[in-house]
Amino acid sequence: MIRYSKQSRFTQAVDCIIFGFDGDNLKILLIQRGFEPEMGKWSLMGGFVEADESLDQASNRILKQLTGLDGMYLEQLHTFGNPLRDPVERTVSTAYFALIDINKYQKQISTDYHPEWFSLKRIPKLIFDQQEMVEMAQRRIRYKAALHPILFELLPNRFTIPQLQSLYESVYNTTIDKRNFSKRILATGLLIKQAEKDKAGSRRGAFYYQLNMQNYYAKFQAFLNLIPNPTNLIF
Amino acid sequence: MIRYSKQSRFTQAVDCIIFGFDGDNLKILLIQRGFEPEMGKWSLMGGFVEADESLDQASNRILKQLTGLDGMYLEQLHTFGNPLRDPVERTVSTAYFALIDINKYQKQISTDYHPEWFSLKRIPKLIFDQQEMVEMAQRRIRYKAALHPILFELLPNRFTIPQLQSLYESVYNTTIDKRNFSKRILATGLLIKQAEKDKAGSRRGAFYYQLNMQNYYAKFQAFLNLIPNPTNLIF
DNA sequence: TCAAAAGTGTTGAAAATACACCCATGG
DNA sequence: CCATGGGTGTATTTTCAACACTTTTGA
Repeated sequence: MIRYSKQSRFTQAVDCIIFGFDGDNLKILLIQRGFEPEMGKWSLMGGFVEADESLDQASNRILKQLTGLDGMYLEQLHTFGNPLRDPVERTVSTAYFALIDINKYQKQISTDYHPEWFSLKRIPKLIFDQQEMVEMAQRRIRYKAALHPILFELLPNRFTIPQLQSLYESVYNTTIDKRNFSKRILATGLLIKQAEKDKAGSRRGAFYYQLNMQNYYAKFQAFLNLIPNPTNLIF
Repeated sequence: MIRYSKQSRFTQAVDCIIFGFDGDNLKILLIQRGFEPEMGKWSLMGGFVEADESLDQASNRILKQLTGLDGMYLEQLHTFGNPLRDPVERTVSTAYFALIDINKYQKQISTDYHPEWFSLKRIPKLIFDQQEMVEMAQRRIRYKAALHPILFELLPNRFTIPQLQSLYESVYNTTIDKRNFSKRILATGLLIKQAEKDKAGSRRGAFYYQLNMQNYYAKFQAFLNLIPNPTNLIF
């Protein structure tokens, strides 16, 4: 036997929702689609899965193409298989979401795609079912970040607690008491205080912290209560 | 434009991990595969996605075929796309997990597949990458059930608190103090006490409960602490 | 009458929340 | 010297965990 007989075959795509944080807003990176259909419209970064690569490999390849970056946080989100989702021909698409340090991203890597960062509050109309993908990704990041320390992936190696708090407040569109936030985050044992301060945000300066990678890996899968009142949150 | 040119096309499958609870053990339903390759080997219930159906529709169709049941809890788990996972030809498979009331399942519906329930402690060798699918499904059910009331899907409409506790103990392979368990579960407001008792398990009998469907839908997505010490669990 | 499972309450510890003042510094 | 953001402590409330005895009833 060489192939399954009489089975339908579909093109297989991956689409990536790339998150970044600019200090004020959680954003995603969109491109202007370079081929028909819907050429010129805003779109997620995506592409077809090739014959010899896995879905994870395909999404990494596509992310490298757009951002020039390797090894970022990347997680499979969901597979979208509505028969009519792509008007050209039936295509199953597996959505991934990625978290990157927005400062590492170099726009010039991929000027041909005309990529732009969009705040999640103002996402333009997207092609196909990509709006649903973005909404699901946003729900997932909020869900996961309440329990696991994934948001550090959006910050540089060294960051300050006020920066981190601003990120959490942005993701959950809320405000958090800074005394309690600081206690909660430090209680995880994930942070190592540095000697230096970031003097950019204030005259006094805020101490830099770095991740304690050992604790990070050890505790990543456990439930950490990283935001206040998680039981009241509806995801 | 009619089709994308030069893109590879793959067969698309779905595989279902069907969970049931027999009062003592969490089990999954396996079949003896009816076609080559690996004919006669134990396998998940799966099949190819047809040209005009979505992935969700395909998994529902396949579950109906095997169990005779409709409308059970069904959730997309993960999509497996290693190029070599199926030796016949490249096939992308989206795994789903389903939770059913094992008593509603009628074996005679599908004698042609020779289905059998296997305790998760003793899963036979499975074809392709299905062992990985089962392990991921088990992690997922443990993860999700710690926060959301999904395990009720494994019980009949009316159930007793000792039955429910036994289910949680089985899923987490642990023992729970019955006073604390009872308090915790009743505090969710999800249960309505019935007048009748189940006399099967003891002379005294245990009161039946039913789900309060309004609270169930309202609170399903919130974080409920359904098991003790969730912060210590590693998923 | 007794074995076997059901059912229930309290107490101490730990965690979470609410809340306000001092510090450091560049301009 | 003062405006701005950084940093910290305590009291209260709530939640969680540990723990043991009584009830029911069929055999």
